[in-house]
Amino acid sequence: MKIVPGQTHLVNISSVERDTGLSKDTLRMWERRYGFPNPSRDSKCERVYPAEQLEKLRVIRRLMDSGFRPGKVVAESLEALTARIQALPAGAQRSGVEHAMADEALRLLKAHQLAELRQLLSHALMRQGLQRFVLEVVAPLNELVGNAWIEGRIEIFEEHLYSEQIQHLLRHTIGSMSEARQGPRVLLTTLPGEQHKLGLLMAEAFLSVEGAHCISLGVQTPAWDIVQAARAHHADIVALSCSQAVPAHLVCDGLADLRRQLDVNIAMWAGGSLWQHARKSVPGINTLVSLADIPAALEKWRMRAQVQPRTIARNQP
Amino acid sequence: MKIVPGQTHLVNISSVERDTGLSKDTLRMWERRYGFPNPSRDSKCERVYPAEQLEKLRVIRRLMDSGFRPGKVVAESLEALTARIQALPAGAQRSGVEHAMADEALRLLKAHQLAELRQLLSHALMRQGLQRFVLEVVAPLNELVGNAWIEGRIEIFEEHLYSEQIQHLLRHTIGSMSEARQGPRVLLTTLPGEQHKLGLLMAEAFLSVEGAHCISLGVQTPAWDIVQAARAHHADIVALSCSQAVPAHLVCDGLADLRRQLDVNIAMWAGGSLWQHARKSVPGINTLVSLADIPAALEKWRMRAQVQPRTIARNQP
DNA sequence: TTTATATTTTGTCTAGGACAAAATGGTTTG
DNA sequence: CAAACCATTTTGTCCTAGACAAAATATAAA
Repeated sequence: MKIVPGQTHLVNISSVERDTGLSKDTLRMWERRYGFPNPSRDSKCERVYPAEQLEKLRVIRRLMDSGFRPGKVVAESLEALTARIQALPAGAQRSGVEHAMADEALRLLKAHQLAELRQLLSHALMRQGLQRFVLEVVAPLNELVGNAWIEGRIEIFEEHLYSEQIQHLLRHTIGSMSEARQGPRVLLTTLPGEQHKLGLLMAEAFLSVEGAHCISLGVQTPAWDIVQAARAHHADIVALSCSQAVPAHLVCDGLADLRRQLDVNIAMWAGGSLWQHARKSVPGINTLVSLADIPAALEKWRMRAQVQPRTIARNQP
Repeated sequence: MKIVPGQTHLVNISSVERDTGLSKDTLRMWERRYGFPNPSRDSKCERVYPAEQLEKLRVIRRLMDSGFRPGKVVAESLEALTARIQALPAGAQRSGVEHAMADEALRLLKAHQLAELRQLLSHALMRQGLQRFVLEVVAPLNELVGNAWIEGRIEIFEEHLYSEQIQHLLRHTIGSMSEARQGPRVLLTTLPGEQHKLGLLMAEAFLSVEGAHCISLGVQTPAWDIVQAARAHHADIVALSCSQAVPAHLVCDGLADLRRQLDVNIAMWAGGSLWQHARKSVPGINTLVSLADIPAALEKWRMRAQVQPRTIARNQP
């Protein structure tokens, strides 16, 4: 790894894989099919990529995340690509006072004023209470930040930072609440592949306020382990958070699988942004389109639990 | 993802790569050279690995982390391997009261008594203070849990749960501290591929107590984004946490890469369990073998900062 | 005991082929 | 007009088998 001064820095295929998230196989395939990237070779005849190509790959990556397919964009010039980025449709626009707050938060994030951002959020939390805060500030802000990243208006590291701030705040708040003892026991997690932590945390906040006893496994728990965990902790409800990052049909398959393996008297709830768009529903699974649906769903569960106490169901062979 | 009842669960090569940290190339090579792993093929003639082989690969991985070479151990029977594991110089045989505490915590985790576990940890935290708690309870407990998982004594979901509890506790505690204003600005994150959050969080706890101003990006930040973040937030130190999940040479490459791109007057620190085993060091990077080294490193940094204030260095062309 | 050199071990890279899953486009039906 | 179906194209991942350098180990010399 020597640097030749005055010459653009060259990196090997592993580094490119690490920095772009495109697999070695994919990189080689693009080269074969589209003629880009177009690395030179070192003494061992191995690919070495100049920094410009790595940069262009990053731009392509971003366009693909907003729906473009490789065949369209991989062969294009860098100018054409940046033009495309700028022509991306500006995100969804919603009115309301709280939306203004979310805008302000985004501004602070971009200005790198973390302390101020934290204070703004913390203040809003105090004023509105946890549930309204999550619903009216965090949820719209998530969307805003996600869109801003796709459009290239903020950097990945800024999204990371945002996520960290919210996590700190929500975790701190949830941790301050006394633990529920009487509510239903809710096991919270996501399926493998689903990395969005915030959805999970928002749900946990909502449920905790409503008096549910939450057991969070964090993200990406294999189905079999969810089953074991539900059994070990006598869960009444298994709640899964699903963003749009994973293809809908995969999620539906995974959910159906899980439903099949879980005890029939354990309810399954699925929430998250996926269900706002997908119209599909999986039999035996309660899909919650919004966090605001949680209180009603809990109420319904409690009604049913009174009529049909779980001890009866437990005695089934 | 269909599970045929009565038949051991089969996974493809990608899953094995993800779960063991061994690259696809390496897996194929071992099969060619040592006859293990020995996957069967599906209808597409692609490798499918039974759960037992995955389990054995994990044990092998553990042995390699303690210095064994593949040629020695890959072809051995599972019994021979577990014998070797048990013959290992019993890792953290640190004596003392706190080790007993970690044992008790593991017992509670396995007994699914979360509330009690939380209380035990919380109590220890109060008694010992954050730094000693992290050093004497959390760190050994991490190792204990990691080993227990490799040896199959606890389930994945239990490890998830453990991680969640610790995160809640540490985040809550860090959040309660007033923010440092005068200390060095430390940017905390991990390289792509490194998913271990706990190491990062432990470091943040330690640094915060020492009066550093921590900016955490969470895990898996691409090198280029670390550079941007360091610039945007005027970081004095970039601190990376490295577990043994990612091959050491990859980590070293990534670190060297990052060092080259970062401003010379930004210090780089690398900590985590990786450095307890690897003897390698990367030029220009301060490797911290233990969390306990942090205070001294900070002191050293402060000394140097006094002699050579950063404004001077900043003015260099 | 240390230092230099030979030898083994080991992981990563390469090429080009194959193929199924996903996305798209066009057609028919409610 | 929208939904459901089928055909076609696009795209990523997996395959084999060979090559080779970097790392680790063994051997020889100082």
